[in-house]
Amino acid sequence: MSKEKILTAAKEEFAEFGLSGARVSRIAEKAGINKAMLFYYFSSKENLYKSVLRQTILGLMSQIKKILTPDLKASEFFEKMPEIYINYFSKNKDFIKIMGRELINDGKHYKAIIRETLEEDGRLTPSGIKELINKWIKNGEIKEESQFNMMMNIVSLSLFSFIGKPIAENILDINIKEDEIFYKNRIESISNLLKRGMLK
Amino acid sequence: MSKEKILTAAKEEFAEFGLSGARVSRIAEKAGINKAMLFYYFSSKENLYKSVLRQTILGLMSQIKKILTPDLKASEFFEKMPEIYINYFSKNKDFIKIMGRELINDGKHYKAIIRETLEEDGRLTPSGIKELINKWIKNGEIKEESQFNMMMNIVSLSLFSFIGKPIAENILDINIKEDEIFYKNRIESISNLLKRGMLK
Amino acid sequence: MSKEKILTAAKEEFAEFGLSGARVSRIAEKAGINKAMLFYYFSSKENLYKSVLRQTILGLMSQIKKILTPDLKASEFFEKMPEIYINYFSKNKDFIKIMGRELINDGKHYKAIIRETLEEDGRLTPSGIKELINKWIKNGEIKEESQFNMMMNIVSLSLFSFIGKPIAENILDINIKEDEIFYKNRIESISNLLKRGMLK
Amino acid sequence: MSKEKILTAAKEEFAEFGLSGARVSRIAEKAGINKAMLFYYFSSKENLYKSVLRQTILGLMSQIKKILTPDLKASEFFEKMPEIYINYFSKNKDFIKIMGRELINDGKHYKAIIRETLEEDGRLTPSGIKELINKWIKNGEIKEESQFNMMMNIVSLSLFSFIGKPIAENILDINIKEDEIFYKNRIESISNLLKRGMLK
DNA sequence: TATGAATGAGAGTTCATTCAT
DNA sequence: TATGAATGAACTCTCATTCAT
Repeated sequence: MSKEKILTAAKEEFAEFGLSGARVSRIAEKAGINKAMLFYYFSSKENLYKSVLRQTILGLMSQIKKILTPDLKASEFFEKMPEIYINYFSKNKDFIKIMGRELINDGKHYKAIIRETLEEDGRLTPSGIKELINKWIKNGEIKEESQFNMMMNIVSLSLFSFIGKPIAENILDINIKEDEIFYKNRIESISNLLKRGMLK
Repeated sequence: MSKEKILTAAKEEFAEFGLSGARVSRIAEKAGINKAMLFYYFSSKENLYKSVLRQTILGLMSQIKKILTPDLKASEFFEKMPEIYINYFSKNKDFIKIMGRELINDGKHYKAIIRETLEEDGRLTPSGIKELINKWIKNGEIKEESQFNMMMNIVSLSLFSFIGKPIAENILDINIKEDEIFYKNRIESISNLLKRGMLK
Repeated sequence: MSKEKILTAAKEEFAEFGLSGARVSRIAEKAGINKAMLFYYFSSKENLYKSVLRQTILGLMSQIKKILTPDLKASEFFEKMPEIYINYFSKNKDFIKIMGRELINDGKHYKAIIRETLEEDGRLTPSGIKELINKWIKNGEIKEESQFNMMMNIVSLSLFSFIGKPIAENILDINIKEDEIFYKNRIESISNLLKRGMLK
Repeated sequence: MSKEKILTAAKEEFAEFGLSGARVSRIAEKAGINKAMLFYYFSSKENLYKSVLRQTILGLMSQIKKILTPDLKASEFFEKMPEIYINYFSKNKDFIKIMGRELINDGKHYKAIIRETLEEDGRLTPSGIKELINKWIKNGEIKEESQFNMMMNIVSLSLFSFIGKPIAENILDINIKEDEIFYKNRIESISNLLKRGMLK
C-alpha cells in the first residue's frame, strides 16, 4: 500500500528530475507518507530508483513481448512495433524520461538490473525476436542484413519521437502540437519508412 | 583563458552528471581554478550550464549548416546527414549527452537559448532546409510528404545511435563494440533505410 | 524468556558500543525478538541500559563478597582479590567494558543504581570489608594507612589489566597475547606487588 | 584559528560523550563556527575524532618522555611516573576520558594513529624506556622481572585514579572529595606501593 | 583576477519510540 | 505477548554561493 504509493510518486519525481535531481522529501510528500518510510521500504534513494527503473524496464519488455508470435511476418513487425511503442509511451511519459536519462548515463543501472533480473527470472528478453529476424533475413523478406542495425532503427525511430521533437521543430522553425494526430502521423511515417526501407 | 578552461571542464561535468548532478567544486577542480572564480565569471551554476548548452547548440547547428547547398539533392541529403551527425557526435560524446538530457527536460533551457540567440544573431536556423525539403516533395524526389516527419526520422536515427544501444543489445541479447566499424555500419544502415524508404 | 534474551543481547551491545553507540534494532535482532517488545519490557533504551548495568554491578559485588570472611588475613586478601577479579573479568569481558564506560561517564547511572538498590535491598555493599581493613591497619599487618588508597590500588591494578594493555604495549613497543598465561602472570605480578608493597 | 577552536571544542565534546555520543552541531556551537566549517577542515566526525585523539596521544607521550634520562634510577622512576601522570591528568580530564573510552573500544583508533604516526615521524615511542627497565632488572635494582608487567602496574595505578574512584567509594561506603589533597595522597600511596613492592 | 574561509539552507539517512492490530 | 508499519526529531554531511583580502 504505502510501498505502492511511494513507487508511484518516485516514478513521477525521477522522470521529472532524474536520480540526482529527485528529492526524497518531495517523493514522500507526493506519496503522502513519512520520509522515513521510504527508507524503511527501500533503504536508500538509489535503491528506490532501481526499483522504479525495474518496473520501467519490465513495462518496456512486456510491450515488446506483446507482438511476438512465432509466425509474425516482417511487414507486420514494422507496422506493429512503432504503433505499440508510440501508443504506450504517449500514455506513459514518465517511462520514457526515466529510460532516456538512464540510457544517457550509459545505462549503468539499466544493465545492473537486467543482470539481476536475469539471474532471478531466467529469460527476461523476448528470446524469440532474434530467431524471427534471422528467419526474415534468410527468407529474403527484408533487405537489412544486420539484426542489430535493424533493431536500432526501429527503436530509434519509436523512442526518439518523444525526445527529439524540439530539435526538428527548431531546424524547421515550426511548432507542432503533440496530440492524437501527431502520434498517428508519427506511427504512419515510421512504419512506412521501415517497410519501404527494409522490406524486399 | 580561465573562462575557457571552466567551460571545457563544465561541459565534461554536465555531460556526465547533468545539471543537478554536476558539482561546482568538481568543475573548478577539473578546470584548475578556484571555485569562486567560477562565480566571478558565470555568476551561477545554472548560468554556466546555459553557456555550455549554448556552445553545444551552436555546434549542432553548424554541423547541419555544413551540408546545405541550394542545389543539394535528396539522395545526397540522406547520405550526408547521418554521416556528418554520426561522425561528429562520435567525436563529441559530451555534446550528445548534454543535448539528450536537455531534451528529456522538455528542452526548457534549449528553447530559451534558441530564443535569446535568435534575438541577438538573427537567423540561427539553417533557413534553407525548409525550402529544400519542400522542393524535394514538390519535385517528387521523395515519398514522405511531411517535412516534419522526415526531419524527425533523420534526426532520430542519427542521434539515437548513441543512446539506444543498450536497449537493442538487450532485446537481442548481444554485445556490440562501439568502434570505427560500428559507426560505419550505422551510417550505412541509416542512409540505406532513408534512401530506400523515402526516395522515389 | 524474551526478557532474558533481550538482557543478554543488550549486554553485548552496550559493551561493544556504549549507551549512545548501542542500537535498539541491533539488540532486538541479536535477541531474536521484535523491536517493539524491547519497549514493552523495558520502556526505553536508557532503562534497558540501567537494567544491564544493575546486573553488572551485582555481579561485581558478588565477586567481592565471595572472599570476605571475618577472619581473612591481609596477605590472603592481596592474593585473592586480583585472582578473583582477573579470573572473573577474563571470562566476562562485556562486564568490564560496561563498567569502564560507566565510570568514565562519572558513574552517573552507576551511582543512581547503587542508591536505588540500597533502598530496596538494604546492604549491597560488602560492609565487612571496611572493618577488616581497619583491623589490619590497627593490627599493624599493613603499611598503607588509608583504606581508600588501599582499595584504589587493588581495584586499579585488577581492572586496568583489561583496559590498559595497549598503552603498555605501545610504550614498550611489544605485543602481548591475551591468553591463560597472560592472566596468570598479571595475577602473580599484582599480588606480589600488593604483598611486598603493603604488608608489613 | 577556526581549526584550533574546533579541536578544542571537539576535545571537550568527545571527552564528555564519546565518539558516538558527540554531536557535531554541539561542537560547532561550542567552537563558535558554522557546522560546515568542521567538515571543511576535518571532512568527517570520525576524522575529527582521530585528530583529537592524535593530540591526546602525543600529549601522553610527551609526558612520559619528560622524565626519561639515560641515568634515571628505578626509585626515581617510581616516584616521578605517578607524579607526572597524576598531575598532568588532574589538569587534563578530557584527556583521560578520551583515552579511557578509546581503550575500552579495544584501542582501534589508538592503534591506527600510532601506526600512522610512526610512519610519518619515525620514533614516537620513548625508545629509551625499554632499555632502562631491562638495565634495572639486570642490575638487580628491582624485583619484578617482566618489563611488561612492571609497566602495566605503573600505568594502571596512575590512570585508574581518575576512573576507579566510584568503585572504591562504593565498596567502602564513603565519599572522597577530589581535590589537591586527594591527588597528593594518591601520588604518595602509589609511589610508596611501587617502591616497596618493586625495588630490591 | 584570484584565493581560502565562511555560510545557510537543505540533502539523505538514522533512530528511539509508538501505534494498530 | 507479539508484530510490521509508522513517526518526528535529529543526525551527519553537502552544496551553491558569498565574503574578506
